[in-house]
Amino acid sequence: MARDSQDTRRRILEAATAEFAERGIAGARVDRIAASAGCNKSLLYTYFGNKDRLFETVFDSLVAEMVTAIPIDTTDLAGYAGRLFDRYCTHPEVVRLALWDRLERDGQGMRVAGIVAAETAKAEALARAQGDGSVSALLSPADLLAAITLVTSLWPLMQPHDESPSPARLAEMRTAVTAIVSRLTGPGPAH
Amino acid sequence: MARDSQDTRRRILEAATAEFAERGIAGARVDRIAASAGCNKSLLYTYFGNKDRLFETVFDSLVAEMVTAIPIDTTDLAGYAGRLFDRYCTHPEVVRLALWDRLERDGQGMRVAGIVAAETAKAEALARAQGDGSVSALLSPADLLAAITLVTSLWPLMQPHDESPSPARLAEMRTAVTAIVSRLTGPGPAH
DNA sequence: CGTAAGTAACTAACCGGTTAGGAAGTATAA
DNA sequence: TTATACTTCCTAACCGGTTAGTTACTTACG
Repeated sequence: MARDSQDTRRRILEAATAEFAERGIAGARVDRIAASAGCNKSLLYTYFGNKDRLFETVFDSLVAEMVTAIPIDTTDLAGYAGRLFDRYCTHPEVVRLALWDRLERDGQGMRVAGIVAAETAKAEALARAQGDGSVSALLSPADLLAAITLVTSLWPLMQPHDESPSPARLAEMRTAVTAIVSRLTGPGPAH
Repeated sequence: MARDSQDTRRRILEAATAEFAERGIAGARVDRIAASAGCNKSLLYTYFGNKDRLFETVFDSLVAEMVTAIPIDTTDLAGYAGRLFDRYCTHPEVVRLALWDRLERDGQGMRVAGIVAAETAKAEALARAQGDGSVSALLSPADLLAAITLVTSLWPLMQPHDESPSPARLAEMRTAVTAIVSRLTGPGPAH
């Protein structure tokens, strides 16, 4: 077996991501992560300090990437929502990690400077779009962003059977999500 | 100390609710529940079997009550959403328990017959309201119900600082939630 | 007394974290 | 080239505290 500390770190992070996403911090087992990464448990401590710091590392790298992966498009927010939904569907670990973070660490992970800055920038873009009238001002920019995030990331959570929906069902869900965002951002009702 | 097994059961359930809501199943400590209930740990086993069955009992009684507490009013869905929001705000343990259930038990607790039946009934009421045109058919009945539940229960989760929002902030959030539901259920955009 | 309610003490397994040291590679110097 | 010293990467074994669950026993009440 080749000795490569960088690769070992990567394997540990990969194993930790899966374990934490499935079981959370309290439910995760350090021995299981080490076994799954194919290395000794103590390496996990030399490289990442302890269980909590390992979770932090996993969380920061994954969620930071997610939050910047898809640029906001204020000229087509329904399309933006659809792309967000797609990404959350193909990366369900990220959603689960964010939920664990909220429940077990009071959302500490979401209060990192990078994430806050990215969200602020998106809210400002929404504010500009509302200013020129291309997006409904029904909600404040922050609330509209919250609504889009809520619906796109947690919609699958509301469905009765969570596990591996069929492509057809997935398309249905996507349609519902984009319809919701379209209605929230489009012009108001006729009267 | 008076000997009252019914009251002891109640105290255990109360303590278990708080402990499970805060820490989840894996994070909850049986000793802490017993101490908080002011009784011996073994009583918890004689009355409820084991840790998991205790969670089930807590979950079933709490969520079943929540799901039937507020009758749906298809003539004023925004008002209905507001009342749901109020109740979720005054009973945050229920929301947290439902999230723990989703993450740690794959949503097993939500698949109880009573809950499923109540949700089906609500969806049917929505279908009727859509049939007579009083509610927008933008979303399917099930999706509309999911959207209302999602927004009313998890909206506070999307806010930056979770802990004890001021009454003013709470009112703002309530306004946003009812505005969303109103827009989703009201007539479509002007053209 | 007899039974239901309650307790203290215990156990076996688990789990996060540590430690002492070994194996493999690299630089140095004779 | 080769012996030596040193560094990096890694491991097996261990440790102390914790935790779910049990058991033998005591207490209060009808």
